[in-house]
Amino acid sequence: MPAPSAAAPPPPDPEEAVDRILAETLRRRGRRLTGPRRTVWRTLYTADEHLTAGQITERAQAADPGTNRASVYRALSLFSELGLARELNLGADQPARWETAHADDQFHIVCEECGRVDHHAGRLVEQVRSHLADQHGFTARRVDLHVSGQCARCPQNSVREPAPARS
Amino acid sequence: MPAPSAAAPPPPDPEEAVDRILAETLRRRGRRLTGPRRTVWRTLYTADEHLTAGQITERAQAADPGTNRASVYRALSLFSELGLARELNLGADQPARWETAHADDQFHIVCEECGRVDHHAGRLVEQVRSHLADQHGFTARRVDLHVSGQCARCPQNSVREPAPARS
DNA sequence: ATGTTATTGCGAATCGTTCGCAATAACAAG
DNA sequence: CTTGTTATTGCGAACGATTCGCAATAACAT
Repeated sequence: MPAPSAAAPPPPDPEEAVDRILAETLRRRGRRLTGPRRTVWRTLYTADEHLTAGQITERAQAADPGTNRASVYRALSLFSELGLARELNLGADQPARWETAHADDQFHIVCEECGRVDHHAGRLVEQVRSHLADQHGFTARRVDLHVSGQCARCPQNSVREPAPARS
Repeated sequence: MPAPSAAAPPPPDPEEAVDRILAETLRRRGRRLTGPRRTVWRTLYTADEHLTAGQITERAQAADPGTNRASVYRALSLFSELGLARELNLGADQPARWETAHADDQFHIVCEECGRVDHHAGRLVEQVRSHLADQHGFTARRVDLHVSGQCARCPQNSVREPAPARS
């Protein structure tokens, strides 16, 4: 008996919860909930890391063949507009990356060795905001703090090599 | 008598000083000092703001017609490699911008109204560095702090508009 | 069930940036 | 100051990410 037909409260299906966020936000703003949007949203939401638009397209197509590149881009920029997602620029050479929205008092740390990208919370961003507001009358809308270097678990194989043994 | 032929100490020509930085750095690294490189360097050095590669190309061509786009790009990335210049990413939509190198304990503030880009010095970047080093064993090589919002001199014409007069 | 119109899918277009390669010119050495 | 070596240029074509135009489709209100 998989599902009693009586008055059983709907089980809190996590997958549905994800969809609901999207559905409600779209509805509220008078936009339509479509297949591609749902697919892209799920991809983004369940991603283990920050994905590029290209990667999102691949995964979306794996989940739902026929998902179109242009639609992915359109969905992403819509999500950004709706505050559901955020675009990241982690380096001039690489394409933009995407993540689901979160409070922006977090910053990104990229290890140049292993490529790992971590979030990092802190009061720093808040400090920046209030400093700029109080001292300079600048209203910070978005604060992006991006640090690149070497993480703890990566051996220092490119920095501070031992002095060559002199004869 | 514009220049006495005797033992006159060379006047500290500021323009020459700019060139010297470039010439010496190149020499030291075994690279050649060429026309395009000098032109791009002067353009970058005398720029009043952060320029895109395209703008640099324009100005370089104004100063020295025939300066090639590709050479500008090559010069810029060489300068970056030599630590003479720095590439900035101030937004996903816009192309990269360039500035002469400086200590990176400065950050960039972009006004979304007037487009103005300001530098801002502070101990914040140093704080980030030491926090990450001490608490997380992360060696920060480069710290990019980028804030966008509204500067003091720009009227708030898009935020917090007064409530419409109700009848 | 139906109309309205937002959204899609497709390919072509755009933009910034890079590449391949023959011609040129910097610098070191004689 | 000539010469050789080879880094660098200039050119146009190639590239990758992103966007566009537009007819066909499908969401949602009715």
